[in-house]
Amino acid sequence: MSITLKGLRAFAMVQRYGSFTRAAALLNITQPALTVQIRQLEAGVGLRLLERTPRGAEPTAAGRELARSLEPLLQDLDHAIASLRDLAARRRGLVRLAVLPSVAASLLPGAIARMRASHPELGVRVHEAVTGQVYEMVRSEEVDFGIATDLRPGGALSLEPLFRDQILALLPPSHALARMQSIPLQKLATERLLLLESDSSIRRLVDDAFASAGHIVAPAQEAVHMGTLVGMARTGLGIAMIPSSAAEITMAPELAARPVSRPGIHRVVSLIRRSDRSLPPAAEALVEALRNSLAGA
Amino acid sequence: MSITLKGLRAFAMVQRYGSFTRAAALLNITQPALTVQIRQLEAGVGLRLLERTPRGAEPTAAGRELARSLEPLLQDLDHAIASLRDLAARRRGLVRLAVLPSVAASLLPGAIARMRASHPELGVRVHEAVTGQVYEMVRSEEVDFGIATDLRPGGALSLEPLFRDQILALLPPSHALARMQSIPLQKLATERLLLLESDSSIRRLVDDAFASAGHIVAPAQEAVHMGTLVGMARTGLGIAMIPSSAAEITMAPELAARPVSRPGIHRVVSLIRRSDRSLPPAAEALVEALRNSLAGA
DNA sequence: TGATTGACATAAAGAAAGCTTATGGAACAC
DNA sequence: GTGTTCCATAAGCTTTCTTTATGTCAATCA
Repeated sequence: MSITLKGLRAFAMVQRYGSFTRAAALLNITQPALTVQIRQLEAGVGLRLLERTPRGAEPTAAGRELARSLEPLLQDLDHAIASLRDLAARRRGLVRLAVLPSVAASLLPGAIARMRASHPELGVRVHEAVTGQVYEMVRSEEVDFGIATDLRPGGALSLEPLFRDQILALLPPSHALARMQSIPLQKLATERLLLLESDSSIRRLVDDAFASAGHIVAPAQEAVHMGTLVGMARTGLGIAMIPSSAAEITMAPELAARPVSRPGIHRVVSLIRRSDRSLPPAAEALVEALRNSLAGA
Repeated sequence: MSITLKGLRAFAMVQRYGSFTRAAALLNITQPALTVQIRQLEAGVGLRLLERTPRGAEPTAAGRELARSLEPLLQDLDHAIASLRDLAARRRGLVRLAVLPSVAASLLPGAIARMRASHPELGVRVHEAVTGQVYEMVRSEEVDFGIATDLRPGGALSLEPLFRDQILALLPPSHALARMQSIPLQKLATERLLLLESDSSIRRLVDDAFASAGHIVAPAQEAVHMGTLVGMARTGLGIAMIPSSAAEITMAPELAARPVSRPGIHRVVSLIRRSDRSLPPAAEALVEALRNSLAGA
């Protein structure tokens, strides 16, 4: 005879309320069903646990002993289950993700705010990292998912494109090129360029684009932060090239932002996750928020 | 979706061994059955608890969290159940009983020894008491059962006759009456009698027998303990009247023991229990031992 | 005292779950 | 590429559970 959780809960209920009928009502089953449950539990332990009296039931010595150990046990179990359900309902949890600095500064804040609105209890831990690191952190499960450029890498990672980023040239409105709607790559090759340092994926993207067009890039200035580039551009040091997703653009409303053309410089920013892992509910919530942000919903 | 103990145990097993197949084998079910169990558990909490990998399964973050709280919980439960089964198997437990002093000194020791032989772990707590007290202690559940004379009392007590005790006259072999096989009551009325004090049920029994025959008893000596009466008889102070069940008889092999006749003096000694309570297993063991002792088995 | 009430037990039948066998698909190794 | 190892799925059967209907017993009330 097997001991079931249902049987134990039934016993706890009867022992607590001193009545089969009453306990059955509270358990939403009929009294005969409960009688059978208790009988099976008693058969399971090999003992009579409840004495049936003319006006109810009361525990035997063994029943009292069981109740004493059972009650905190059931409580702990219920607590553990409730706690898991909180995770499922996104009332609790932590999203860990690795994103490109540009995304961390632009797309992400809005998405987090959006997630907070519907799931205020969820925590977020953001790691800023360059593309290679993002992949590595996803692979090692240091983060639940990542956002980086599309590298189509080895390993069991799955990619889902989020948006297409294009590189913009940021230059003073007074600059001759500012009159064009978009600036051909070739025109930029001879300008004083303000570029990120070469370990960033954006710099590599720009370098590659120029290289493909037969140019070798010799930046007038390099910097680690895009904000620095914007500052430089504002003081007339040259033309800053930054991705359209970068929030730093808004830091310089007096500068003109023009897409690069012929060829345009693009990168696809994707959501990266291990294909053999499902997303925790909290992460799922943030991904939803990200997608909604991108859809403009 | 309901969460079952079986499902939780199944989860614990898979999480511990990292494999459905292996866990299923250990649980003595087939792998598909286990798959279904886990699926139902996951549906129950609303979360994926195990990631299925090409060569096994490993817990998700939620799964690890559950395992952490679940494992001690299952252990406690198993312990509690094992503990109850110990009670059922009579490997543990305490018998509380109230018995007449004469029974405590004669029948009981053998029965306890007999019980010890088969169930060495059981404890016994014996209360010696006169009949009225025995009934009261059974009624108030101070003891599991009692042994006393049959009073056919009120209340929800059930009686089961154990044996018939007869009153013996203990006298020196040289005494004239010692030549008779049994001694008529009337002959005793004029002898120097050694009787228990008047609050004992045996004394009352003797008094009643004499009274019914039209005699008034004037004992030569009274005593609280039967051993005292035996000692007095041995020194020739008179004829001691004690129940046949009394172990004290064996203390005086040199005295003659003769049943009283015309009429004989009997009492029925019964096992007394609440009819609305079942006996705990330990008590059951002692009752069995008692019955076996009486049956001479 | 006898009817009534309240409480648990039992029985039978229909509903629901659980298990097993058989089969499928994916990843990995050689 | 073939075989192996896992887990998932499907179908059919068995077992268990639950409900409805009824029984029994003891306490209560008239």
